[in-house]
Amino acid sequence: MTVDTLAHVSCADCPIRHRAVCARCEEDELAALDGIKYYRSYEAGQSIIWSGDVMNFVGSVVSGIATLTQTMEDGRTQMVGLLLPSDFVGRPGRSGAAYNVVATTDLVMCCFRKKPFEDLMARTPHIAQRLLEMTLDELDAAREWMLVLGRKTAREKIASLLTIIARRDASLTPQGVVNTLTFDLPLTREAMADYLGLTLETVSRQMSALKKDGVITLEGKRRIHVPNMARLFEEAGDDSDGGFLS
Amino acid sequence: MTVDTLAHVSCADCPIRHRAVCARCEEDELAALDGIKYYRSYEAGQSIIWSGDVMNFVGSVVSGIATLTQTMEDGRTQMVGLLLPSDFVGRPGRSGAAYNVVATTDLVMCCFRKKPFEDLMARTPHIAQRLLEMTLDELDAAREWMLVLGRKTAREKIASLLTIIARRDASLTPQGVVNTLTFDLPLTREAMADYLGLTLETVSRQMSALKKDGVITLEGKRRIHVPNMARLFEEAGDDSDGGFLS
DNA sequence: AATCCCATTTGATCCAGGTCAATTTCAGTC
DNA sequence: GACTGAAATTGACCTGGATCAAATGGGATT
Repeated sequence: MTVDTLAHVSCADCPIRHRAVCARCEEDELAALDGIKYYRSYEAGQSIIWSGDVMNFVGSVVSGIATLTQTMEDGRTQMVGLLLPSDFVGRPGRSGAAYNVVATTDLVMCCFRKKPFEDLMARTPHIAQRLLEMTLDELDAAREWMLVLGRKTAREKIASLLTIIARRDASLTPQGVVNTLTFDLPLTREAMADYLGLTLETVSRQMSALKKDGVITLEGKRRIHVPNMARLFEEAGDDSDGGFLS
Repeated sequence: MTVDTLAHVSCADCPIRHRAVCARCEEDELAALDGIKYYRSYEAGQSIIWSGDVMNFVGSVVSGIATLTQTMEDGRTQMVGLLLPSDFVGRPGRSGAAYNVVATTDLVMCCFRKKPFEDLMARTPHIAQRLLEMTLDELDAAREWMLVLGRKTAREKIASLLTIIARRDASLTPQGVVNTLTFDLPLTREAMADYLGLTLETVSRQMSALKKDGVITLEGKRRIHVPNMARLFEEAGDDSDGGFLS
């Protein structure tokens, strides 16, 4: 494969269909670029980018999870994004980061220094277009989340978060159309609270309430079973399942 | 000027410095494109794009204001963005819109049909890069707003909104560094509420409170005077003024 | 198996902002 | 200058989620 195909739009034979770029294929295609790309490893809890840092690289997550958070001086924090394998961070041509990026698990990123990456983009317009697509997807997701933060009740917020994780998880291990699903919740109650603009106590209470009402069942603390996805979407107040069901 | 320079990054002699692309210069540069671009006019209150619509065009606002809103079936709405002159809407290569776009004033847009625009992007990579820059700016703004929606108090939310409008207004009519400012608020209380995830009553109460505390004064309903911008930034809970002061 | 350390759950109380309802203000319009 | 209707203000009350505090659970270490 050549550099020109880095930015292919779909990746039919890859199980990671929901991501904008399939990390595995990307790996293959970027093999042509040895010497330009390099790898960085982070431990769980380690800060990757601190708000205001100069961003002299662009990176794609290979494995692990990182969170994007905004913080106020008094400690209030809001998670504004989740970075999963194949997601990009960094901004070619911009010097100050607007938020913190922290690894929540051990994490490996595939990086490019700013200048080589810019050259690469100039040479292969497909890459810039692919990045534009991905960024527009993220913008849509951010705007959808604004509705969650601004207008939904605590219970709806929890249900919304669960549908997002479930959807993502289901597309990672596709098994046709299912109305029942079991998945891991890779977040602490506190992280969920930071994502949803709630306190961890409220998150815990609402999780208990959803359990009591039979919307979910818990196996251990982190493993969630949803007997009826349609019910969960309903609880989330979504007007559609985003094509998940049927 | 040539098409190649459409995507110039800065526009030193243009008063509209805060926008990603200067509408005026863009107009000039796009003059070379007559026959590809065309104009659309909308009346105040008219819907430009309805959630789910096929987006077969890309458009830049020439004059007027439009809002992007998300809606739930029960009527709860959240404004997720504001379109001002020079802002882009539409998504080359994507068919379903994620939200509603409604003109709040009479509005004129400069549009491109999807296909010619894609061709244009392919021919002139600068345009794709410029759009990427703009989209990343919007993503940053959306993420900043998520902190406002998720973690700020009603008073801080109002102050944050005023800060944004004031900043935008100040850059439209630059007058050096000022610590005092008067500007129009182009939104009803209800629109402010939809933006901030509050009710219009709470907006009204907090406006009154800010007035009583001397943070702002009102001339009529819509004209706002801020005697001390530093104080307003403080009320917004922002850790910085974003380079507005000093 | 006992200990320690967190994450989580649960309870009790409080309060910011929502809800419902009644005025007031003001830009048009005749 | 009086009339009208939409926008805005203000008041009274209620409630969802925050806050403060205590108890429980479960995984790692020894």
